Amino acid sequence: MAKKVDKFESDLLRGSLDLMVLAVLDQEDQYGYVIQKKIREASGEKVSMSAGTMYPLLHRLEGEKLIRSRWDESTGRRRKWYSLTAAGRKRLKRQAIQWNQYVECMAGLMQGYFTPVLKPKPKPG
Amino acid sequence: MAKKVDKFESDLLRGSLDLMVLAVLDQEDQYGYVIQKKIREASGEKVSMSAGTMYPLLHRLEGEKLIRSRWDESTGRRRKWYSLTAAGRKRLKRQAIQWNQYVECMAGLMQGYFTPVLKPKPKPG
DNA sequence: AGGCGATATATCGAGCAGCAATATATCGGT
DNA sequence: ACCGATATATTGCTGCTCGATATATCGCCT
Repeated sequence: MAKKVDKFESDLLRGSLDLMVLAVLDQEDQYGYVIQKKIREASGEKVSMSAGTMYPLLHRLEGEKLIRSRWDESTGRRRKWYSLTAAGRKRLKRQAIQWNQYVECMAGLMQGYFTPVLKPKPKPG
Repeated sequence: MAKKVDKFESDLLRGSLDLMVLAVLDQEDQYGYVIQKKIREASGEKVSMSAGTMYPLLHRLEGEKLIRSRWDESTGRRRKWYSLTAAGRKRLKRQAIQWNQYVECMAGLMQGYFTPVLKPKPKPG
């Protein structure tokens, strides 16, 4: 039988899906199906958002003017290509920084309460 | 005016609040109000869950038999003390590992798409 | 030709967790 | 007496993720 890789729980994704999508689009313009696939594959199948998550997410980001879309009907396949706006790039940067801060914060909390994880913290002050 | 520290967004917390609470209780038995306070203070005010989050969360964890409670009415203050169960300790461990894996996974995704962050990855293969 | 799985987008309802607000009650300081 | 901190609980709201469903095209296999 195939090796079962368990996905990360949806609650873990809540804070970071936007970030991933913006990051993919920072690399190059893409359309939804590929964005979803890229994230899934690059994560070793462990981050897989459903279509019912992906498309509303893209609509939301577009509503926030963080991304911009245009249809490509030149082939048989209807594809909606997305690209980052200036605001989107800015948000990506902000969000990435915030993510790193959160990870650091968690590491601090967890090291105090649970395990000596990751980096041994340099003495503050 | 006081220095404004912006809190992390609720969506970031979704995947990790359980973990924090379990970690606090792994250190020592505590009651809700203090758990909340400890997390808030240890994070430099950046992780602050509302009471409307904290108490239902504790009820949920208790429902899952991950923690156990007993009332202390010996003082004027009604306090509900919580302690980790064996299942809770096990869950804490599993959850902490999963969190670390998720962080690593995100680092991998973000480094490919956005920024050379954290550790320079050794060549795969 | 027909069927099927992958590609491609969209929407709906369900479920659930975090939030602010509200309620209740005790305690200590002014 | 009042007020802010301590202490727990519940309620209604919001918003995100999910699975299911719908639609349509394409390439491959039979």
